[in-house]
Parts: sequence; C-alpha cells; structure tokens
Amino acid sequence: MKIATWNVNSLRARADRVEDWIERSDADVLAIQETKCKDDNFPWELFERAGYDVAHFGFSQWNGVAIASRVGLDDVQRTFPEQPAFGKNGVDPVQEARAISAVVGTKNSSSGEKPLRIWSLYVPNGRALDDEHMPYKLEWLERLRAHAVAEVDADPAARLALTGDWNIAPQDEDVWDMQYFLDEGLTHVSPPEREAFHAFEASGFVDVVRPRHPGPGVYTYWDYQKLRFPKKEGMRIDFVLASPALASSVTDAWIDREERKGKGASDHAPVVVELD
DNA sequence: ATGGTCGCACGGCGA
Repeated sequence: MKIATWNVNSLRARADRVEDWIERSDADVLAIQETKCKDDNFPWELFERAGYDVAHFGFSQWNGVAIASRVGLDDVQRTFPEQPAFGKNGVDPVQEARAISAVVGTKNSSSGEKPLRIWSLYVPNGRALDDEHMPYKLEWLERLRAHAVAEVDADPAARLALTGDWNIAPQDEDVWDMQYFLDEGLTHVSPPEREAFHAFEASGFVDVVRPRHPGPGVYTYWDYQKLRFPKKEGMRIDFVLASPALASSVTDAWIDREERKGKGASDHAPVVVELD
C-alpha cells in the first residue's frame, strides 16, 4: 500500500495537477492540506472519476484538510480530541479545519496489508516568534501529541500515521541557510518549535523519510518568492511520522520533487510512503 | 535586471 501527504495550496486552483498526480503516483491514500474551500465548492467529482472515496473538513477559504482513499475510508474524525481553538485576542475561538483522520486499508488490500489510521494535519503556521499564533501552534502540537501517545499507550500495536504540513524544520539541515533564518528572526526553526516536534520522536513516532534521504538539500517546500525552487532554497516541513508498529512496515519513502516543477505547481511537494 | 509569488476574492491578508 502506498500512502502520501501533500499540501496542495488550494484544491480548486490545482485540480488538474492533483488529478494527474493521483494517476501518476498510483497512491492508494492521499492526505491533503490547504484545500482552501468548503464542502459546497469541493471538487468531489475529481475523486469520484479517479475511483477514490474522499472525506473533507473545511468551512471557509482558509485551511481545509481531506483524505482520499481507494482502499477504504472508515471512522472519519474531524479535529482531534481537545484540539485547541484560536480566536484573535482570545475572541470567539474556533477549532480550525486543520485535522482530519480515517482508517484506511480495510478493502481492496490486494497484498494483505493491515489497516491504519492516517491523519491529515495542517499545523498552525505561527506567523512570527512574538505573534499570538505561536503559543497556539505549540499548544496545538502538544495536544496532538498527547492524543497520539494515548492511542499507542492503549494499544502498542496501533498503526498510526501523522502526516501533513508541520510548519517546522526540525534540524538545521532542513533549511537551505540556517543563518538566514536566525538573522531574519524567522519561525519554523526556533527551539520551542523544534522541541514540540522532537517530543513526538521522543514519544516513539518516527520520521520515515529521513533515514532514506539524508540531508542537507532534501526539502518538501520552496517559497514561490525569490526563485527559491530554481535556486534549490527549500525547507523540509512536511512529514510522515509513524507509530512504532507502523514504522516497522515501511518499505520505502520519498519526496516527489518533480511535482514542484512547472507552471501551476503547489509550493509543496508530495511525500510518499510505501508499506508492506 | 541584486528583483523576481501565489491564492483567496477584488482590498489586502495569509503563507
């Protein structure tokens, strides 16, 4: 079974490319972030044509997450338990459309693979080190971790994939120039953000791409601005973190950098993981 | 040429 995660940066603007990529990649499951739409204008037909079931969680032009699967899509959950809400200056806090999960692999599993629960996650950006979105980001991650750890504690054989846009570059080699980020005082590389990410690893979750693709120079995101992609100035901020039981069935993992090329590309590349 | 982008929705925000 092949699972993937991809921040598409608007599903409607990217519909043709997403449909082409699904065909080309032969992924059984795709976790999507930044659909940037609501159910009313979600491109349901795209997935129907391709032969995938799809579940979506989005209620405005911001955020939005989805999971498409051709190997079953069961027990869909929108938001995780105790997912923090955000409201500017604490006013009218809402749980944003940043997390959806489903059990996949329950049907058409030709090679006999076992089901797993996959999460499609769009971690809050943080915006700036002194912005109120930064403590929100850190709290969001800690609540997610607490939930995921509880699942594995309850069942050490739990097959859990935490996939998506984490908006964190956990190591210096995950950005093209660490000094640039320090000089500019940018987010994604600060110690608290990195601690929030490493807490998942300390809890047993495994970044399944890094062992197969050591850095530096391995990225999943390149800003549209300043010719970052042709200049190979990227960031590795999209991850598949696998629970211990799931990590042991990973046979391959890679970043589809080709998809970042050409007119109409998302600023993120898909991350693909092969399971036995 | 020392800048250079997108997508939302149609002014300015978010990334």
